[in-house]
Amino acid sequence: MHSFTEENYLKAIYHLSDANNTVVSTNSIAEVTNTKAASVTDMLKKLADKKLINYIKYQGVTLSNTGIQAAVNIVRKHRLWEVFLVEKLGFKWDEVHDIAEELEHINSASLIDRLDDFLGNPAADPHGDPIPDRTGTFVHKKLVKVSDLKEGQTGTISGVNEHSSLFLKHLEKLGLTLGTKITISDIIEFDGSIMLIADKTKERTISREVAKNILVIL
Amino acid sequence: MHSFTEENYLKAIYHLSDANNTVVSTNSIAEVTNTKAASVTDMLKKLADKKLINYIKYQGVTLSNTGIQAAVNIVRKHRLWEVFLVEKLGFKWDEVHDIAEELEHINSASLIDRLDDFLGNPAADPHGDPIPDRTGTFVHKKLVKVSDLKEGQTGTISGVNEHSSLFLKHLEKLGLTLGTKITISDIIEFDGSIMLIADKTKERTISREVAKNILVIL
DNA sequence: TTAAAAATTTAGATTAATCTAAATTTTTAA
DNA sequence: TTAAAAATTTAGATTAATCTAAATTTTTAA
Repeated sequence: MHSFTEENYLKAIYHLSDANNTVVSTNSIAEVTNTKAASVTDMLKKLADKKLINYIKYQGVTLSNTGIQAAVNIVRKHRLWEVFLVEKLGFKWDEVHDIAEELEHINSASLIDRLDDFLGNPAADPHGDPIPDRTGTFVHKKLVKVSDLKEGQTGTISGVNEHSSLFLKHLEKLGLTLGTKITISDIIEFDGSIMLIADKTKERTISREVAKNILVIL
Repeated sequence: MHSFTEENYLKAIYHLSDANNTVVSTNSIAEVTNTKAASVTDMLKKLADKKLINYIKYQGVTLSNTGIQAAVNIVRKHRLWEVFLVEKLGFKWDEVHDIAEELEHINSASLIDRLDDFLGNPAADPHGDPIPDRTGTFVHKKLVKVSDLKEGQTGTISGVNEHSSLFLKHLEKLGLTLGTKITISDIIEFDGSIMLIADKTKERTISREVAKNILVIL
């Protein structure tokens, strides 16, 4: 098995490559792992030796097939634990990230498979992010940013692009949580703010910045 | 917070001192932590600096009040997770130790308090060991070894002194699980083996060694 | 096309946890 | 009471992960 630290690097590379396995830079990894570039270089050598990444000096890094597998498994664990925390223990969707960050490193395949069943094999975590199954297969729903909708268009909130507690609490306050049906009533020309009707009754105005981070299914 | 390693030493010292805070030797700690005595000495110095233990060179070690608190909290977490694994995820009582060994280091007070409530504030783990409440208070039931019972005496199995999978599976096979009511029908003079009736109907014979590790409430 | 800036790597150190072998202290048993 | 055995500690090394400062490579922008 891999160390906690190795797992965190794999996860960082996975997320930075945007699930597309695009090339990731040393500096970007340093930023999300809260380390310095020099430390990242050391670790990249180690991960390359273990064949978890494809690494060419000065040219950035991609995950190998084994690396992707490992990363997806960590993501699976993280998201299942988030579902557990919200559905079973009653945490709010903005409170679970840090705890799941620890739980995702617990090492037991049977634990995770049983947890998956216990939770009813959920398709998505509390933020709408898809949960891969035990083989690592994702079902990606086609999601659109609210900022890309036109006046009159309708959608159901199904995900977010920003996971900070601050942002999630804001959405909560506005009643714009997962499953909410919205219709765009107006797009303000001045600054791109968007007026919408949530659940057919609630009028809300959100900034373009907020709109960019809310995802709907059409 | 303390590192995983520090937590494991505190837990080891706690268990070795038999919950009585008796003096614990360097070698005994080395044995249960799978390290060498020299490594233990190094760590003891560190824990003493942090005021988690009372340590006199060559004289062994006891936990300080802070150390006891920390150790009891780890025990609480371990046992609550074991209940979760058995009650909610359907693991057998002999399968949960290693996973709980990892989960006990997850660091979130609100997680554990919520888990406690979710599980219905259980008084004991799947092996009958008492679970301290959030203040660290234990309710110790008065338990007696089956090997200390006399012919004709009756009791309810409420704990075990041995947690190995091998032993627990053996008890399972014999039907001698927690909650089973037993009556001693005969004590064999030759080797101290004990014959008993479980749940009023099942005749069983167990070795003295097995009997020593089964605990009953009278 | 090339000099300056930015990104990355290397060199050499540090910290936590561990080890072996040698030294020291305590315990045991004659 | 004391020599041998057992337990413990010290000294000096090692591994994983990190760091700063210097060196190298790549990218950018005139």
